[in-house]
Amino acid sequence: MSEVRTRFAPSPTGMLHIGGVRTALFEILMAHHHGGQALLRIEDTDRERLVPGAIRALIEDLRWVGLHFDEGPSFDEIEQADSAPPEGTGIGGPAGPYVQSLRLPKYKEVSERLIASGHAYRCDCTAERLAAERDAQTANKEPVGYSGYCRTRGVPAGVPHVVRFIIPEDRAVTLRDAVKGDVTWEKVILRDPVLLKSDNFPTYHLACVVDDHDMRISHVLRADEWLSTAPLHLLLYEALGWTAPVFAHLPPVLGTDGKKLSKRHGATFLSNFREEGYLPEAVLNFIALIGWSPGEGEEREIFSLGELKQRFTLERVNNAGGVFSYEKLKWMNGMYIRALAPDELAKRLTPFLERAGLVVDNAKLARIAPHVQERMELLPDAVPFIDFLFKESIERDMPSMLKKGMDAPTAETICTKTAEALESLPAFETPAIEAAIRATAEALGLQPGNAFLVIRIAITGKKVTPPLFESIYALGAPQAIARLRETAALLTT
RNA sequence: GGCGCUAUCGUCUAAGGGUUAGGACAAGGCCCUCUCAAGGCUUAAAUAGGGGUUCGAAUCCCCUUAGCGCUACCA
Repeated sequence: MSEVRTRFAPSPTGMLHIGGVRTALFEILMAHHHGGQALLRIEDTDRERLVPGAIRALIEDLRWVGLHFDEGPSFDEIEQADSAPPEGTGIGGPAGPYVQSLRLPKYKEVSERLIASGHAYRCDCTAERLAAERDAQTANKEPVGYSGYCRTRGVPAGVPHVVRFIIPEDRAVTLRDAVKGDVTWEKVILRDPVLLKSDNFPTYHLACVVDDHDMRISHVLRADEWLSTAPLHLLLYEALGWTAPVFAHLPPVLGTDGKKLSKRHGATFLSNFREEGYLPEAVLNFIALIGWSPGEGEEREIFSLGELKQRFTLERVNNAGGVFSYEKLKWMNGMYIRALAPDELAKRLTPFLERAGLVVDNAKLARIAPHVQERMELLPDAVPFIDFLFKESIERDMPSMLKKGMDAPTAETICTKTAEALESLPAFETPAIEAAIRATAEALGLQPGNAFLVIRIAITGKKVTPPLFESIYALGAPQAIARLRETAALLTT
């Protein structure tokens, strides 16, 4: 295979969708597996739906999730194309500009060429006329589409017009798709689609063909929904005398109801996942496994980006759509959280703790991090487990403390004796704390578990916490002892 | 309606003519255990239906059914 070049070509009409993330991932996996380049190209040809700031958000999202393109819009290009100011650096590259609104002359030139060669024509039909045609066709139960009225009218360049492509009659077109196999259309039913709009911007069809050719794209990986328009693209390559790239239409990412993933299924934008405390590594790993699998008896599911690049091939891309399972993503996120070095986890936890209104003490966080690690699926899961460390005063779940045969006087004694035991500790460290507490429980003739529950609630306020002795160690002697004495006082009143 | 795509446990998927149809998530059970987890072991769970081809079909072909996509001067 000669040089492999792929492109991710989102339109800046909003936030980056999780399905888009998978396409972007596959573009990179494909290119890098073969030692080629993956480019980022902005398809901002729809002026109506353009969202200011979307290009910048897109690039930030891609960066956060760890997807880095080899070529893409430069800082200057972004500045020209997006009214919101760009931040950070652009990407750049030799095949730019990588923003379609900056490439208008190219599309114009190609459409003129197509008119000259008899493959396209100018059309000045009004929206009303087109609507009337469509209505008539629907009424007669005919397939809808432009009639070709202007094909032979010779509309001059001077009047407002669009440029339409002439779909040859009775032409069978076969696409050799890298994932779908051979797909044949006996008759292309698209009828003279618009190539160049009246505002001089190209439609997707013209722009992507021109740019993919211009940027020497070897493999076009794109969503399934483009399959129906693929014959048009093939015909365009043919009319232009260009060699078409290899096409690979990717299966859709679905919601639990089998419909395209949307807001009502849960998080869909990449930024949602970020806010909800998913790790970018986990998101990438998980989304890679929808529509692709390593196969060949491989039963691992956890792969780094590098490992994915090593293994990815188009042959292993599935053709059926896959449901996006938040449950499994959460599990995988938990796996990634557990694999984090504790100080790295502490770092990633900090913004979520602060967002919960806590003032983070880094020393305490470092001490507890290894012990919450295996109790979490999402980053914010840590908050209720460890917020007791960062609060001046805590609310205690007294009803849970005094259940199952535990009475207030006994609980009070446990708290007092434990406080005393902790006070007399020469070194306030986990093993010593454990020994002291176990000894206290034994001296009182209590089941350790029962005593632990009292102490747990006395110190953390809750019945579900990280391991008790580690929690006490993380809190520190003065606060731990104070909380025990507070609880004892509470129990005597 | 037309054109096209798709079809293995509830979900993601493996098995590219011969397997007790494998793994993972979720669910159930057991073990471990200071709570909650994590971890280990384990149970249940699938080839949409019907025809072919073949000694033999989840796998190849056809039909049916169901789902999805497209059918714009949106991408």
